[in-house]
Amino acid sequence: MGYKIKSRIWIESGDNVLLGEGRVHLLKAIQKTGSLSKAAKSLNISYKKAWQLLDSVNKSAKKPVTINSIGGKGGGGAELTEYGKSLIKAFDEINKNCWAFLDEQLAKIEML
Amino acid sequence: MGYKIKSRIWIESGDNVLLGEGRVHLLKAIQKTGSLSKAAKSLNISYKKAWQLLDSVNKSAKKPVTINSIGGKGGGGAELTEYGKSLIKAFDEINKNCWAFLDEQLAKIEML
DNA sequence: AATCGTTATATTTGCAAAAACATAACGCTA
DNA sequence: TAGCGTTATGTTTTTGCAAATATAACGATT
Repeated sequence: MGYKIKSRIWIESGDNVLLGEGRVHLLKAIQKTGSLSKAAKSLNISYKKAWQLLDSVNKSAKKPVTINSIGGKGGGGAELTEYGKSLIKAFDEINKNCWAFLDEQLAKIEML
Repeated sequence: MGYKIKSRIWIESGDNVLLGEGRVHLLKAIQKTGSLSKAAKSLNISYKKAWQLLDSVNKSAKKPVTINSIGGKGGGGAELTEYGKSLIKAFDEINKNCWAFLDEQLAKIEML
């Protein structure tokens, strides 16, 4: 029964968090559902929390990550920009690579 | 003004945490001071919290990480075993390597 | 102009984690 | 054997964060 190594990564801009695992989950749910409120429900978090997360993402990103609309057909909605889609893809890649890298490094501890 | 990538790593054994940044800080403080209570003071955490952290470390490690003694000259104390010293050295190395690896990976996001 | 399902935001409530406090046990020393 | 500075725990209090609740604003549709 050996050890396991775990990690959490996130990206900051200034002193705000741009992306982390939670924010990426939220963005994916928005992509699926087309709305922030539906995304929040699907993740079992409150709308308020989801809104705060999304707000901080858009405020700290260099370019818009989502386009949000209030009112109108269906009451409005939210959708990812191309930049947003690229961000979550890149984040997932980095995260996977990090896991692989760390699993390899763990040998340094197992051998002790 | 670009993005920064940050990370936190930890090592688990079963479903307990063996080592993380906080536990490593504590072990280093024990090494410096020779006692758990002095280590707790130097880190500005309560003795109880420090004790719980150290207890979980020793319970989840394959071999003892510290030797603790109660009573006797000076009231007792705690000191790192050779295994404990090796663990914190290996952890620090892995952490540094991880930072370097991630800084390199960050290019994937900066270039978007 | 009334309705609807959103986004956007303020306020209040509840709870779990942390801190604070208290106490027992231990074994040298004097 | 009394005192000291530890380790080792139990109990209570505090507090910061999450959840719940409430409400405003918006704009197409009817």
